[in-house]
Amino acid sequence: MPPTPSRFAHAYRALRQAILEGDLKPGARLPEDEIGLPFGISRTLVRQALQRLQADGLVDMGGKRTATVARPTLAEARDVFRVRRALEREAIRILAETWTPAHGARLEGHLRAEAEALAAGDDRASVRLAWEFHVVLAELTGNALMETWISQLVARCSLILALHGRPHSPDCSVGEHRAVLDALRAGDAERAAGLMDHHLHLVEGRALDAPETREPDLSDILSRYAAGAGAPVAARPLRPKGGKS
Amino acid sequence: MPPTPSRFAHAYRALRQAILEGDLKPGARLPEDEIGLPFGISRTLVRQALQRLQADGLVDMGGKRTATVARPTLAEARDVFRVRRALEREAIRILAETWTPAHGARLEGHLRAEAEALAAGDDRASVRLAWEFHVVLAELTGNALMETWISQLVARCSLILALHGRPHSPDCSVGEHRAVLDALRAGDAERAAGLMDHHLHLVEGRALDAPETREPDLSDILSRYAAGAGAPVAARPLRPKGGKS
DNA sequence: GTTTCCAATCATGTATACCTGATATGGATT
DNA sequence: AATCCATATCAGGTATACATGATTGGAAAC
Repeated sequence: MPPTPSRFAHAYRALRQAILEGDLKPGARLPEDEIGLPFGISRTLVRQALQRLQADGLVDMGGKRTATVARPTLAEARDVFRVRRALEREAIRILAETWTPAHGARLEGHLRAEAEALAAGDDRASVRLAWEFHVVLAELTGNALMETWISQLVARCSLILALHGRPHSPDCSVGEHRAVLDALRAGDAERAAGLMDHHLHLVEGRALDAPETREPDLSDILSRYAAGAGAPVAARPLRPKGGKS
Repeated sequence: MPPTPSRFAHAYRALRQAILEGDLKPGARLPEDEIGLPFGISRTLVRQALQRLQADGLVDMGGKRTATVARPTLAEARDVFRVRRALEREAIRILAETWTPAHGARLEGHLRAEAEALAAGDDRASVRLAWEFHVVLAELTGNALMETWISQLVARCSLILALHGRPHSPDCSVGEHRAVLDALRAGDAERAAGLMDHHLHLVEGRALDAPETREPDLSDILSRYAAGAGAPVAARPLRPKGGKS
C-alpha cells in the first residue's frame, strides 16, 4: 500500500464507513465543501468520492440537489436482496469447487472473532464482523468481480437494515455462518448454498418484516405513492430532512 | 428525457458505444483533452465519463497513466462470465415468476428484429441486437439492480469477445435465444434457466477457446507471466501500444 | 393567522489554472 | 555503435474561480 493512501481513497473509505456504521443516517445531507473540510481536500475529490458512493448505491445525488445518504425503498431493498442471494449462492459453489484447508482456517478465524465480539457484548464490532464474513467468503472465491459486487451488496444491505430493520441482533448470524462453514467443510456444495440462501432470507426478513415501525417521515409515505405512478426508475426524495445530527 | 441529454451523458454513451462497437480497440489510448474536444466538454466531464467507464470495467485508468480501453485477461474474462451466468439464471427465474403475455410479445419482437438483421446480413446490427436481447430480458425482470448489472456484464463480455474471441457469428444466438423464450412461455423456469446457462457457456466458449489467435502483442504474453507472479490484483499494461488507429 | 411571492444565500455544475509525475528525445560517454 | 542519463514535453491530479440553479427566510397580501 502507498504510504499516503491517496487522500481520495481515505475520504471514500471514511464516508463509506460512517454510513455503514450508522453515524450518517439515511437522508443525511452531504454538502461537498463541508465534507471536504475534515479531510483537507477540495470539492473535486469529495465529488469523486460521492460519485463512487452513488455507484455503490449508498448516496443519492440526482440533479443539482445536495447529495444525501441513500434512502432505499422497500422495493429496492427486495431487489438488492434477490441479487445478493443469487450471487452469494454462486460464491459458495465456487468456494466448494476450489476448497482448501486454508480457506477453512481463514473462515474459522473469522467466526472465532465474531463469537468473541458477541461474548464481549461489543455490538458495533459484532455487526461489522457479521457483514465482513460475507466479504471474506467472496474474497476467497478468487473472483475479483464477485468480491467487488458482494462487498457492494453487503454495504447496501447494511444500509437497508439501518433504515428499515429493527436493531440488529447478531447472535443468530454466527450460528448460521458456522452452519455454512460446516457444510463447506463437508464438501456439500448445494447444502452450503441452501444454507446461505436461508441465512440471507432470514436477514432480509429482519429488514423487511418490520413494516415502517420507524417515523414514516412523509418522504417515505409519498415515495410509496410516487413509485406506484409512472416513476421512471427511482423516486427522488422530496426533502432530505432526516439528518445532519 | 431532458432536451439536452447533459453533454456528460452524451459523452459517456458515445464512448461506451465506440468501445462496444469495436471502433475503439482494447488498449487504445484515451487522453482526456483529446476525448473532450469532439464533444466540446472540458476534462472535468471527460474524466467523469472515464471514471464511470472504469467502474463498468471498460477502461483502465490506474495511477497517472493515460486511460486506455480495458484489456481484460482471460482469467478476468472467466470471472466475468461466471458472475454473468449466475445473474442471468436468476433473471430468468424472476421472469418466469412474473411472466405475462406482454413479456412474451416484447421478446418476440426483439427476436424478430434479430432475425431480420441476420437475414439482411447486417452484421453490426446483428451483434448489437444479440447483446440487447439479454438487456431486454434483464429489464423485464423489473429489478433495477439486476438490469444495471446485467447491462454491465453484457458490455464487458462484448469487450472480451472483441479482444479474445473469434469474429462473432450471431447466427447461433438467435436460435438459442428463441429456445429460452419458448421455455419461458411454457412456464418451465428451470429449463429456461438451464438453456440460458448453456447459451452463455457457448458464448464463453467462442471467446475463450480460441487461445490467442490474435497478435499476441507482447503485452498479452508478458501479462500472463506478470499475473503468475505475486501480482496484487491486476497487472498494469506496460504500454498501451495497441491503438489510436 | 395563513399563504404566497421574492430575494438573499448557499451549493452545485463546469471550466480552467497550476503543479507534479511520466514519457520521449537528444547528447554524452563508454 | 550502443547505452545511459539529462532535459524538454506532455498528460493527469488537484484546487479554485465563475456562473447557474436550488433553498430558505421574511415580508406583504389575503
